Amino acid sequence: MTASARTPRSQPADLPAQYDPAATERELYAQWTRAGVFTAHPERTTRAGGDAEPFTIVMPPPNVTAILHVGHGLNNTVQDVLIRWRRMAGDEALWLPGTDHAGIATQNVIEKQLATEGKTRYDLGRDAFVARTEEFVRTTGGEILDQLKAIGSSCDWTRTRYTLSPELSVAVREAFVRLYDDGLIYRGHRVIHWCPRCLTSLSDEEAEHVEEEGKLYHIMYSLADDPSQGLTVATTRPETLLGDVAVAVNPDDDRYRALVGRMVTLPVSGIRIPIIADEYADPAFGTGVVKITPAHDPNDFEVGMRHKLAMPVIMTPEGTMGEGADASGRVPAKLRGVDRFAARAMIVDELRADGSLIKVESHRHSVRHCYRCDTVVEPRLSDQWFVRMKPLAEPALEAVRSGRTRILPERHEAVYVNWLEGIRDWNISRQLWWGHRVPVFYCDACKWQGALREDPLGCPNCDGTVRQDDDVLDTWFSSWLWPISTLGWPNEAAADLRAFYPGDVLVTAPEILFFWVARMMMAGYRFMGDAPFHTVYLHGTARDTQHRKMSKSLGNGIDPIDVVARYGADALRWTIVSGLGMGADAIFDPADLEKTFAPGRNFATKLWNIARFLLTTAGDEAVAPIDSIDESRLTRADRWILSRLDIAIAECDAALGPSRAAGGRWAEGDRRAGMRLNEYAESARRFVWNELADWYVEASKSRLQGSGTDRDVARAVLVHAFDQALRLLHPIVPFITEALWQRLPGHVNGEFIANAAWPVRRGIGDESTGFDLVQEVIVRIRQLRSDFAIVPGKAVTVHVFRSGAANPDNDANAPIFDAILRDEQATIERLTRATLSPTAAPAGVPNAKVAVAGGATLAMLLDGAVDVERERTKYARELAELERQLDSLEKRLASPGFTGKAKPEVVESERAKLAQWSAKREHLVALVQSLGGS
RNA sequence: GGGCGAAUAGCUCAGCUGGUUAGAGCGCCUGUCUUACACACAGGAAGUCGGGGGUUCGAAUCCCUCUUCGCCCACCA
Repeated sequence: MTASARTPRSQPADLPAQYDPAATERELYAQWTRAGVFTAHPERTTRAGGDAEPFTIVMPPPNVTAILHVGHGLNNTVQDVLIRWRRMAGDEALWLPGTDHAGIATQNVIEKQLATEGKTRYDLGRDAFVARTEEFVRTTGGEILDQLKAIGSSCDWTRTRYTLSPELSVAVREAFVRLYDDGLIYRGHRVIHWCPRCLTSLSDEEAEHVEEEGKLYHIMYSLADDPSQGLTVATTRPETLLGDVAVAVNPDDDRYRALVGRMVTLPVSGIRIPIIADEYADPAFGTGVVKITPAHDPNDFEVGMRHKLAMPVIMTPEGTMGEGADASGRVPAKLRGVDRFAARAMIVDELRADGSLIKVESHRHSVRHCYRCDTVVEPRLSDQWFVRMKPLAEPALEAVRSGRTRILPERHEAVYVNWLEGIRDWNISRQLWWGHRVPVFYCDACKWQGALREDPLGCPNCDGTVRQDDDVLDTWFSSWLWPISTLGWPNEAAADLRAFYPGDVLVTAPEILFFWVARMMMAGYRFMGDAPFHTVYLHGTARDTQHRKMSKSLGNGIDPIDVVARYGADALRWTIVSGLGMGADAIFDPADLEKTFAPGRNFATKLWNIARFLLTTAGDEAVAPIDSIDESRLTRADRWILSRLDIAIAECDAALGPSRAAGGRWAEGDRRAGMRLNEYAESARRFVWNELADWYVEASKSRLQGSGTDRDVARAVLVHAFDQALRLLHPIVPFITEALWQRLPGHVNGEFIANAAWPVRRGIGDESTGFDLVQEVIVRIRQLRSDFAIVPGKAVTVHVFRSGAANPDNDANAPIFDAILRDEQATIERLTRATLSPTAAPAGVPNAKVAVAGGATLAMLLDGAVDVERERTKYARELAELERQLDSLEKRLASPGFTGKAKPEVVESERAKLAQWSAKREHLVALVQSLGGS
């Protein structure tokens, strides 16, 4: 970075020419923490007799082993914007942070460590493995929370929680015991998704569909009593034929009716199995004959149940061919211990060799993969713990239907409803070691079994020895309690729970709508009788420019900490927020950080320089409060910028939307209002950059550099407008706004913008001052200069006259235009480096460069001759275009369909436009004529 | 197989219930160190709003259809 070559006339001692985020951010964060700005106080909430509305966001807890990636940055920036906004708006804001023990994910991390040492978890044993994992988590875990501080997250760190902490484990156990006692948790024997690598069962949600090009093998099963005949079955997993206990045909299928009850010989193993009739067989699919493998396919399991068939398991947990006690003799010796996919190849070879393989078709189908390690999941018969979901789903459905809770973007509500309506029971047991152990105890002596809140000393029934269930609970079984457990549940008297539950907004990605959001809704109702939040905001995914999800394996990620180091946290946040359309994915270019994050840095620099101007030119002595200024002393520019400020505030408020539902239910009109962070960012940016900096500062320079009361008024307006702008921007760019706000004239030591009041409209100033005409005149003159390549330093004279052809009745701007020429001449001249010369009538037009502004003609007389021909053509073309547009406007206004149906204000604005355009046409006509045209 | 979303300037995207001459940032072109800011300022070029139909006084916006991407859900072997 190069320092400016120029030296400012004076420079505030502590405001360097360049903003240095690295030197500022850490110290500001420490100040906030020391002052307890982020600490929530339950006693201040209305629910505890205070006068502040509570506003609660619980952070989606990152995995305890995670390191910060852009997805986290996105997710937490959104939450921080919302919580900072509400904190400033006067709510008692709580943003509760924490981490998730992340059962499978964390266990995988430790197992990988062990693998590098040549060990498995079984070498350590359960207790040692858990101890090692705990140690790992204690020493290196939770690092991500410190990284969140670096991006400015204003969490209440005094309330940091962890899903596997003793407190939250109490909640998990309580929830389990209650559901168990209520009969909603049960032991089920059925086919579940099994990951042969993680060696655990998975829930339906954890087994992800992946479309794959597979093969459909058609295999002949010959009749046992007549090997010359047989049935052809089709399967995508030939290795499972070792577990076949029947082949099924549809009872109405005439082709096979006669064969039902006869036996076929299973290839490879030579076992004889029956032909049965079952509705499940679809005559239209394949050959209409389906092999039945009850232990390795959920549908076949159902058939097996109906027909009371044997259910031999023919694979080991590791996914190699092998068998349990119930399957003796099914797996030939040469296949035992062979991996399932190798076994598939061997079996196919054998079938081909003996002629049973009729044909092989390519077949596109989806295969389930483990969501943690991507291994192909094996359906497997086993005993697992399930939660009966139907009764829990009802209130969660009703909450969204009734408007108690809304989901944004709204389209996800249908997805949510659809899933809950068809909800299936939740497999919550995992054959892992890392997690909350299933609190079910068994007495082998008296066969007692029960779920207990405390570990028992002996069997409650016979006092014999009890053993605890070996399984642990699905990670999400602790996550679904997060909004209540973190606040103190099951202690319903806990101050936090009473003050901050129900919470307000949940910010997360759509991927975990089912994993987490829907289940939190269910737990909220089941255990607290109310939804945990009124708004679910689902943001998009962080992707690269090819729209690929950012991921470690693709190497297309962006390290937020790196961005903070290079550009500052504010730049990171600005880029995230300003590009965050409702529900749309966020695209970042990992190959060009400069392009991606420079706009945020540049914006911060702009703010910095406005402050430098303010402090150098306007000084840092105290200013009069804006409310104490006599409105009659406000200039046209003052009133304009104050009205623009009110508009910016209104736009920001509208974009952020209502913070909560009036009356506790989202009305139709509000249901999809707000949460448009990109629009909020744009409104605030436009105000501070395009209005305050580009126009107000420029137009007020001479007043600010002068002296006396006019300077005082200008200072008061500037400081007020900038102060309010900083407040509007603080939730997005917290660091630089805090740094600058604390330097504003009149700042009281110890006060933070982080809990300064959110701006409200004051109604000072007004739009109709004619400042827009001042702007138009300035822009037009600048265009003339640029058009005609007049060197920037050269002074020129601009003659201003009202065209003789103009009809004053049409020209609504006429009086105000005369006034601004009188009042704003100095400003216009300074910003255009031109001298204005009001003229009564057209003069010397052929030798001038001309423009039309606000119903008058501006003519820049020039020393050299103007290319009249070119000028005339140009304005004639402009006139023709205007005529065309006027024509269609007139037609529209004449149409009864328009005047009858359109809203009155629309008709009114179109009429005003017509008047304006007509006036402009008059001027253009006169202009073209004076240039010698017709 | 079912459902949903997207397609607007070279790039990333706004444009919310149909109603200014379709906008922003970046990039591009021209000029400028104009005493807050070259991470800036001034001016400019650039879009048949994916294609085709339709509804309407009026369509980027609503309807139908096609194309191309993407996402979610699903027990058809």
